[in-house]
This record gives sequence, C-alpha cells and structure tokens, in this order.
Amino acid sequence: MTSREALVARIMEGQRRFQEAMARDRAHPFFSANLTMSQLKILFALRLNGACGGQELAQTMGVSLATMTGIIDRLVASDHVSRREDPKDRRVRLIELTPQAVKLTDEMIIQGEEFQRQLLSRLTLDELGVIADATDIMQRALAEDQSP
Amino acid sequence: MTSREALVARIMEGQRRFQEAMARDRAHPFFSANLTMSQLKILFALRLNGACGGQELAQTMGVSLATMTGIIDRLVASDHVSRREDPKDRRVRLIELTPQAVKLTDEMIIQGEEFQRQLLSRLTLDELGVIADATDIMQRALAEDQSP
DNA sequence: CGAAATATTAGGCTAAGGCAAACTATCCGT
DNA sequence: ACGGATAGTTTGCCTTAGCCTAATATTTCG
Repeated sequence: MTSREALVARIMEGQRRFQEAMARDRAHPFFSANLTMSQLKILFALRLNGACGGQELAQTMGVSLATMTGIIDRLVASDHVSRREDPKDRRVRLIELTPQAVKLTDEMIIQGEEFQRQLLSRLTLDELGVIADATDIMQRALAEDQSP
Repeated sequence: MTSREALVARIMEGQRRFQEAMARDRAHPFFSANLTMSQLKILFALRLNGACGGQELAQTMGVSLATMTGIIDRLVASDHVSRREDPKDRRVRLIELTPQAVKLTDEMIIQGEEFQRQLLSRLTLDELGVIADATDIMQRALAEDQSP
C-alpha cells in the first residue's frame, strides 16, 4: 500500500465513524415528522432540485398527474409545500417548499450543527486551525469537482 | 468576534457546503427503496440501537404489538429484517436487520464513499496529510465526548 | 401450579395512494 | 384566431399499509 492509499484509508475510516456518530441526530426528524414516504420523496426532490411543476414531479416519481395532485393537496394542508403560478406559463402551478419544510429536510440531510459545535468547543486553537485548513482544502476539491 | 469564533464559523460553513454536496447521494436510496415510513423508522431504529424484541419496538414507535407484528411480517417478506429466538427468553423473537438492510440504511445515513474517494483523489500528498490530521483530531474529540 | 409477559392470528376500520375519465385553463403552431 | 396539445383539478373507484381489540399459544418465573 502506498502512503497515499494509507492516508486515504485513514481519512475514510475516520469520516465513516464521524458520520456514524451523527446518524442519530439526523434520524430524529424522520421519527418526529409525520410524513408518508411519497411525501418525503417529494420534499427531497424539491429540496435537491428546487421548485418545479406537478407534471415534472409526477414523471420523476412515476405517478399519474391526478395522483400527484392528491399528494400535493395533502402536503399543502400540512404546510410543507405551497403552490404558485409560473410566470412563464400560467398553466403550470409551481410547487415549492415552505420555509418550515426546508428546515425539516435540512435536518434530515445536512448534519446536526449543535453536535458539531459541541465537538469543536473541545479543541485547542491550534487544532481548530488544522480543521479549518482541511475544510478549505475540501472546499477547493469540491469546487474543482463541480466545474473541472 | 474572537479568532476562535471565526475559525469555528469557517469550519461550520465549510462542513455545511460539504454535506449539501453529498445530500444528493444520500437521498438516492430513499427514492429507490420501496419502503413505507413505518418500515423506514423501524430500520433506522434497528440500525441505531441493534436487534430488539417486538414489544420494545412497538413501545418505541407507540403502536400496539399486533400492529408491529404486521409491519414486521412485511419487512420479513421484503427481506429487510429477520426474526430469531432470543436465547435468554424464548418468548421473545429478536428482530434484526438483514445484511441487505444494513447496507441500505448505511447509504441513507452514512455518506457516499465513492464521492468522497473521488474528491480525495484530487488532492496532493501534503493536502491529504492535513485532512488526515484533521480527521484524527475529530476522532479524539469524538471519543472524549462519548466518555468524558 | 398459575399469573404475567411475548408474540401471533383473525376481523374490521381508515387514510394514503393509485388509476382513468371528464373538465377547465392556457399555450402555441399554423 | 382556430384548434390541437399541454397542465392541472375533480370525481369515482380500488388496493394496501397500518391501526385497533379480542382471542389464542407459548414461555417465564414467583
């Protein structure tokens, strides 16, 4: 094994443990939010791709438009999404997440800020510096990855 | 703002972006797995707490034992969990995840290894060293946090 | 032995999701 | 500006997962 491979393995294992430790936090909202799976999928789709029309949503989920109307109705009633007119095409009703639903999906997908802050509070200034450098390096790799 | 607070803020923001970028990966299995919300909750509970009896599971989810039997039946049929006797109490049927379900929940909760590996492949050896140091520091903070 | 605990089965109910068909409103090519 | 195509909703009907209570079996343990 090259030293490079060894480093990568060490990092991956550490990251895995870290994620594992935060899994409990992320799983919480799944228990407290009273959603069906169809509803959850739609919230995720909207969170990842932004607002879109019902037709597109129905096709993505492999469901008829009539079915989608029903699902969206219930999500509107529970204040997770809202409908508004598409200024570009008035036939379309754009579906978008309410701020409350953005927060909910963030808790499910993004990590527990509280937990992270608590961990960081245990570190020395020097250690924080190393973490910050590492974060910056990953940011650059991420940026290059998205526009090579 | 102290330099410490500045460092923490920089780290948190970087981590948030990083998680955001991986969110798509993690959301995938929610779309492809054909589960109901009750089923998902049970898989999560088993993944986080390990195998347990139906009674305990029913109480955790706030549901009657008869209901739980039905849900477990369907999860067994779809090969997500299995039942086995509890050697300590033969009245109890321990419910545990199948290897397939462990893999599935890992994909939902833990992060995309492939994506991570790809990002790391873009880094120099020096940069990898910084990341590895940072990972180790976080590991220590994590260990201290769990047993202070 | 007998009460208590664990699980399953049977029977019955509800709500979410699934569809097709009919209808309205809007868009856009000719 | 007419007319087909597209987006959405409504209606009516069906299926399934989940939910319960009550009855039954099995095992534990005082």
